[in-house]
Amino acid sequence: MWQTLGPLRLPEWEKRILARWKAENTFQRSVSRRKGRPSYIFYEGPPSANGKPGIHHVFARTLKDLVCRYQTMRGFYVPRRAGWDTHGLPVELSVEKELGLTKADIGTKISIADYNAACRAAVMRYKSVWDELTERMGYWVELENPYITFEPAYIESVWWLLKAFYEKGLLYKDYTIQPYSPAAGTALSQHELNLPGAYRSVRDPSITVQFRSEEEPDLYFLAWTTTPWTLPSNAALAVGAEFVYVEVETFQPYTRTPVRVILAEAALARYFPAEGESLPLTPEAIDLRTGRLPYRIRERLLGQKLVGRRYEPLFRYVEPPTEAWRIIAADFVSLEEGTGIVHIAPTFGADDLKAARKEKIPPIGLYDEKGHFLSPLVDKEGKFVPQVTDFAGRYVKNYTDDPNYKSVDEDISQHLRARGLLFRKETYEHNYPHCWRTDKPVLYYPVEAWFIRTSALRDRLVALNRTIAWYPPAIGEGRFGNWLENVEDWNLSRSRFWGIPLPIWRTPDGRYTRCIGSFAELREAIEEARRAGLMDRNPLGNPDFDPHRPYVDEIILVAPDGSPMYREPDVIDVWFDSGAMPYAQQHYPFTVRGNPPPNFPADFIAEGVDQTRGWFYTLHVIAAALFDSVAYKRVLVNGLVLDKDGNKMSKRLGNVVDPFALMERYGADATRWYLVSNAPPWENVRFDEKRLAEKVRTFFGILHNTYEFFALYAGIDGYVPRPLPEPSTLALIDRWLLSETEKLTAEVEAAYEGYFPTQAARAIETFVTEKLSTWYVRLNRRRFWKGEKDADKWAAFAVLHHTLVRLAQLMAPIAPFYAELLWEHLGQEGSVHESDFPQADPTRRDEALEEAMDKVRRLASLLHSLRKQSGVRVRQPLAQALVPASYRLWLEPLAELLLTEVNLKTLTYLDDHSEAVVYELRPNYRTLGPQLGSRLPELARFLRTLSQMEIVQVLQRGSLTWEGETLPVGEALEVRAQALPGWLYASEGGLAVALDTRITPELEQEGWARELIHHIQLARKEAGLAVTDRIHLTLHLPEPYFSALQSFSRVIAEETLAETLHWSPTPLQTSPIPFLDTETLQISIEKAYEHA
RNA sequence: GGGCCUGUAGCUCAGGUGGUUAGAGCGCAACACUGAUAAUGUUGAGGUCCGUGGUUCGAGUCCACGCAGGCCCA
Repeated sequence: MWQTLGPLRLPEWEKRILARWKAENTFQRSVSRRKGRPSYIFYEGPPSANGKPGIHHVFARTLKDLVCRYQTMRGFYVPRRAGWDTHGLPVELSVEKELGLTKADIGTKISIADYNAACRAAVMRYKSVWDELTERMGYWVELENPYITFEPAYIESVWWLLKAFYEKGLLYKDYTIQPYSPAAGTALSQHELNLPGAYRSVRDPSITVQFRSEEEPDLYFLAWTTTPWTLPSNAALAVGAEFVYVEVETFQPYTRTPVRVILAEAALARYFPAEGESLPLTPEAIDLRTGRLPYRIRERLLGQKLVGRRYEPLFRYVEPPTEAWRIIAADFVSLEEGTGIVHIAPTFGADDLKAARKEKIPPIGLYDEKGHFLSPLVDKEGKFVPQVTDFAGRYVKNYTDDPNYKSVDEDISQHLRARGLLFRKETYEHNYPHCWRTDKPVLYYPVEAWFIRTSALRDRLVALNRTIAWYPPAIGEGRFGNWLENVEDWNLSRSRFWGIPLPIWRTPDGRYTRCIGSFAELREAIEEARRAGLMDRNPLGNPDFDPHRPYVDEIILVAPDGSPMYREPDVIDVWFDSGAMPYAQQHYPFTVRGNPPPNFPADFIAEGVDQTRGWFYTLHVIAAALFDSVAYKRVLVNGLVLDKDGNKMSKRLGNVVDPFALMERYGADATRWYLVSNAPPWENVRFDEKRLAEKVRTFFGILHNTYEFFALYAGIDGYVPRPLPEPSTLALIDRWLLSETEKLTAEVEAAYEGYFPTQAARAIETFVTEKLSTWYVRLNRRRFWKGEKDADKWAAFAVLHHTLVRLAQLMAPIAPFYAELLWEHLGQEGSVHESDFPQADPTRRDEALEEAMDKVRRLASLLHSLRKQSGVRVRQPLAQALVPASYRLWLEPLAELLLTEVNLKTLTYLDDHSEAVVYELRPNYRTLGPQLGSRLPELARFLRTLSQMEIVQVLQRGSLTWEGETLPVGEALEVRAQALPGWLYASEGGLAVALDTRITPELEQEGWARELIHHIQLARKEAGLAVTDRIHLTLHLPEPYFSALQSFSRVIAEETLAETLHWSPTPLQTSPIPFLDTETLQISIEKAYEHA
C-alpha cells in the first residue's frame, strides 16, 4: 500500500490531482460539507477578461485561495463566487483601436449599438484563458455561475443603489473642470493626457498684472499668470495665509507713475533687484532693459491679513450673481514662481474651482435670471462669447489652424499695458498637455457631471474604516485613512458608451429630475410617457431588454408638467460597478432582501495595493452611505510582482512572466509557495525564476524525499498504520518530534489566523528541513531498516507517518496539490481539503525537551567543527567530549544521540570549579543599564581587569561590590567560561564543549572496522545489490589490519548483511581497493540464495 | 508637489518593548557520508545595517533631515 513515486514531478502529479478533484467534485464537496456552519464571507474582486492574466494575478489569487481553504478547513462555510468586471475605458479603448475608431466616430461612423456590441464581445475575449488559469493554479472559486457586471440584473441593482444615493440627497449634478479639446469638441480623460507625447514644451506669455485695491486706489496686488485669456474670468486672488507679504513703494514700469504694490516677500527678488532699494525713488532710476526699479519696502504682513480685502476686477464684462473679487487663502499657493498671489478663474482651473467653492466665490460667466450658471466666457469651440466685447469671437488659442491667427494673450497684455495694469511681461517655457488627436493645447473647461457627495460622509467613512482590520495596518491608517480624511466628492460621470447608464431623466431646462431605481419603475414611467404621447411603445415589455446605451437613450419620460424628460447622457464610473458587487451579485434587493443585505459584509477580501482608491474605496463608500456599515471586515493587501531586478513587468520591456509556462515547468504549488514564502504579501515581490526553481529543490525536494524514505521502508516492512503510541512509552527523539510538530501546528495556525501566510510557509519550511529531515530522519534511519520488527520500529513509522499527515494538512492551503498527494499516499480518507484543520495539542508539548534538543544539535555542530579542526574524520571514533557539569540535567538523557551523531564514546561532565575552565565576568547590560547609567562602561572596564583568582572569589561569594554597588552574580553579572586550556575547545551562544582528540589503539582499530564496512557497502552497491540482499563475504587485507579486524567480524557481518564472512590469508581474484590512504584491500561478494 | 511603503551578506529575507560578538536560506568553496543515493549532512568565507546629524551609558531598532527605489494621487 505504500508507493514510492520517484523524483519530484510536481506538474505531472498536479494534473492527476486536478482530474481527481474534477471527477470527485472535491471543491464543491469541501464547501457544501460545511453548509449550516457559520459562514465566512469572501468577495472576489472581479477581474476584467479583456486582457490575459499575468503572474500578479496568480499572486493575488493564491492569497485569496489559501485563506478560503484555511477557513473551510477550520469549519466555516465559505462559498466563493467568481465575477467579471466588464465595463469601462480599457475595454472601449481596445475596441476603438481594433476598429480603427476615435471617440468622435462613435455615433457617427459606427452606431452606438454596434459599438457596444463590439465591446460586449471583446470583454470576455480571454475568459477561457482566465478559467484555465483559475483551474490550473488550483484557485477554488465557483466558475459556473459568475456575476457579470453587464447583465441586466446586475445593472438593475446598481440603479437601485444609485436611486438610494439620490433619495438621500447624495447624488447631485454640478460642474467639474475637465481637460477639454475645443478642436475635437470633446472632453479628454486623464488617460488621454497620459498618452506619450501629450505633454509638450510650449512657450506662453507670462504676465504679472496689477489688481487695484478697492480701498486704496494707488495700491495694487500683483498676480502672475501664464494664461492671460483667463483674466476676464478672474473671480478672486489667492494668498498663502502663513506666507509673509510686503507692501512696496515703487513705480509703474510703463507709465512711470508712483504706485504701491503687494507681493510675497519671497518673490521680491524676482521683481526688484536688490540694488533698487538704494536707488533714488524717482522715475529716472527706472531701467526697463535691465529690470531695474527703485523701491522701498513700506510694510511686512502675513497673508492672513490680506484675506478678505477687495479689489477692482481687470475686466467687468459680466456681473457675478454674488460677491466676487476678493482675496482668499488657499493651500496650493506656491512661492516658487510668480508673486505669491494667484489669479483664480474658477471656470478654467480645477484648483481654482475648488478654492472658489470653498469660499463661496461665484464663477465668472453667464447666468440666467434665476442665478443658474449657464456657460463660461469661452465657448465650447474655444472662443470668447459676445459679452466679452473687446475680444468677442476670438479663439483663445489657434484652434482652427488660421494662418493669420493673432494671439489673444498678446492682445490682452497690450490692453492691460495701455491701462497701466501690466507690471511685467515675459515668455515662459513649460510643459503643457495637448490633445493627442488634434495636437492642440487642451483647455481646462467646466463640464457638467454627476457627483456622489462623499465629502458629506467623511466622518463616517473614517470612523468605519477604523473598524476594518487591514493587513498591513499601515495601509488602512496611512494610505487609505489619509485619503478618506481628505475625501472629495466622487465624480461618477463618464462621457462614454460602454458602461452602466445613469438612470436619471431630466427636462432640458433642468426643472424636473427623476432617478429610476428598478426596471419595474422604469416600465411604469414609460407607461406614463405613453399616455402622455411621448413614447409609442414600451421597450421594457421585451424580456430581453438591454439597459445599455443606446436603448435607454431612446426612452423619454414625462415630467409632472407634461414636458419631456431625457436621459442624462453619461454612463457611470466603472468603479461603481465593482463597488456595488456585494449587492448586485445577488440582485439585491430584488431576488434577495433584507437590511443589512444577506452575505454582507465580507469577512475577507484581498487585492493589490493599487486598489486602495479603486475597489477598496468604492466598496467602502457604498456600504457606508447606504447601509452605515463596512463592506469588509478584513482586507489583505498584496504588493506588486516586479521582475527580478525590481522593474515593473510590462509588455514593452518584455519581462512579463507567463504563468502557464511557469506552472508547466515547476508546478502550481511551487509557484504558489514561492510567492507566499518569499516576502510578506504586502511587499513587492521580485520575481526570479531561478529562486522558484531553488524553492522546488530546497523545500519540496526535501519534503518529498522524506516521504519517499517513509514509503520505501514502510513498503519493505509491510507497515500497517497504527495509532500513535502513548507519548510516555516513546523514545525521547520521537517525543521530541511530536512536540515540535505540535509547536509547528500552533505557529502555523497563529500565522493563518493573523493573515500572515508567509510566516506559516516559513515555519513549515524550517520544520521540514531542519527538524524533520536533517535531524529526525537522519538520526533514526537505522530504526527503519534494522532487522527486528519490534515496537520501536513500529513507533518510528507511526511517528513519521503522523508527522507527514500533519504536514499535509498544515501546508494544504498554500500548496493544495502536493498536500493532497501526501494525504492520498499516506492512506488518508477523502481529500485533505475536506479534513478539519488540526488543533495543536499542548499536552504533547515538552518545551524542556525542545530546548534541550536544540542545544544538543548546537553541540553536535560545535563538535563537528572541532573534528574538522583536528583533521580526524567522523568515521574514526574518539574517546570523549568535555562539557560543564551544569549540562548534565538536560544533556544526559540525550547523550546517546549526540555520541552517535559525532561518533564519540563518552561525555565527561567537568566540575564548574575545575581548573580546566577559565572564567570571564561581564555586565548584564539589560539589567544594569537603568541602574548604573553612564557608569556602565566604567564597570565593564573594571571587570576586564579582574584576575582569574579574583573572579573565582567573586563566584564563591556570589556577588561583587563595586563603588558601593552590590552586584549579584547571575542577575547583574554574567559568567562566561572562556576557555578550557589544553583541549580543543569551541563555544557559541553560551554553549561550550571540548574534544579529546587522543586516539587509543582500540579506538584506532574500531576506526579501521568502520572504514572496512564503508568499503564493503560501496562494493555491495557496485555489485548492484538491493539494500536487503544477503551476501557471502570474503576479505583479504594486509597486516596489521588482517589480525586486528577479525575481532570485529560480527559487527562487520551484521552491518553488511553477510551470512558468512571468510578472512582469506591469500589474495583474491578481485581488484584491490585503496584502504586508509596507504594500503589496499580486496573484497569478494557473492549474493546468498534467499531462503523461503 | 502630497500621502504611503521599502532600503540589513552576491541574491531573497528574519531581526517584539533600544542591551553583550547583527542572523537564516540560497548561491559559492572545502569536506564528510554512501541503507533517503538523480539524495543527505557538516564546516567555512562573505556586512560602511542607504547617508548625515541627534537623543541615550548603549542605536540595525527611537527622532530629524536627506538619498535611492516603488505604489497611489495631484
